[in-house]
Amino acid sequence: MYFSAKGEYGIMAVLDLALTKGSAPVQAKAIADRQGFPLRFLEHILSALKHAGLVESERGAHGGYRLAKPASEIRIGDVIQAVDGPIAMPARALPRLRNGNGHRTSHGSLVQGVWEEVKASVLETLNRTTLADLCRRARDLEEKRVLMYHI
Amino acid sequence: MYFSAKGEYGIMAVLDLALTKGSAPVQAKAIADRQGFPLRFLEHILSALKHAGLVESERGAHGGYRLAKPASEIRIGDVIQAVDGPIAMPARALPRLRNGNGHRTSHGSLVQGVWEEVKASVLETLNRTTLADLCRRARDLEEKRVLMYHI
DNA sequence: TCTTTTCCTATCGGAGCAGTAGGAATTAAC
DNA sequence: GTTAATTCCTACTGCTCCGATAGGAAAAGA
Repeated sequence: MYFSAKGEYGIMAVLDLALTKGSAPVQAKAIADRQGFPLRFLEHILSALKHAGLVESERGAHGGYRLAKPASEIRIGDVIQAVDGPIAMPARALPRLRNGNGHRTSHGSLVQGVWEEVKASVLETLNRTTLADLCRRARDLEEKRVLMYHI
Repeated sequence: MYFSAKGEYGIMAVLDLALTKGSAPVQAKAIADRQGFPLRFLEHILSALKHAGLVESERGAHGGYRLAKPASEIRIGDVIQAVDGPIAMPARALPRLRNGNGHRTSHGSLVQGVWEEVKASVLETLNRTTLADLCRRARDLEEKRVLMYHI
């Protein structure tokens, strides 16, 4: 099973956007620096997030990105699908596993059924967590960190 | 997200073993012909299944493969993990996402948490279906097919 | 006009996967 | 004991996809 790194970058990027307070848009450069991944690559991911309607952007000097909706309305599954495309199983097309009509063999369709179940459960898992949930967890983590420091 | 074709081949192979009645071992060639995939490749998959203790083999003329346990004790998740290795998310290691100590950044660990949840739900889904379940579904399907034919 | 930033398109290098190949080891049949 | 059938081991190949890079156009503020 495979989730791409893009998905990981994507989640961290929107999380960064959500946690960066202030009304000014956040520049890609700032995110790249904070999270430590390559600017040019992050641009692609932000572009995908924008086309999916999850973030919006302002061009030009002092431009940047901001969330297009409240964090509570952005589900992690949305982020993943925005950057990775629809989740497919198996990812690589296997023409060999289909007969002439493009249909599956009888055993093949049973396997297909299993894939459907897995896909559904993954989506359910990803969609029950929103960006707001992650923000909450991030704040809890930070709080704990500060507490530890003061002992 | 990604599942390899090997997993698909693997499931179909053990399903073939389970549905082929008779006490004689089933030859790889026979499975390859029935399911329509390449013999040499199937050999690799059967080898992995054997090393995982899911099938056993007899060498030499009239040799072949058989299930090592009753179908009701073989979970689909076992098959997948046998041929694909442990499911990892994301699959490709991204050193960039770890800091000097090999640890994740704070945001990174939150994402890690999400991956853990997904992984758990996938395993749960894969493991609640056994090979015996698939056999049952296969028979139901066949029954329906025959019924349709007689109308 | 100059700088900063997003945005679009194209390309590259490496990794991993589906599939192939050769041949050794083992067993049955004759 | 020779031959045929079959599993088994190791290595290789070709291709696709992904992470990452690059160049430069478009937009907006100074």
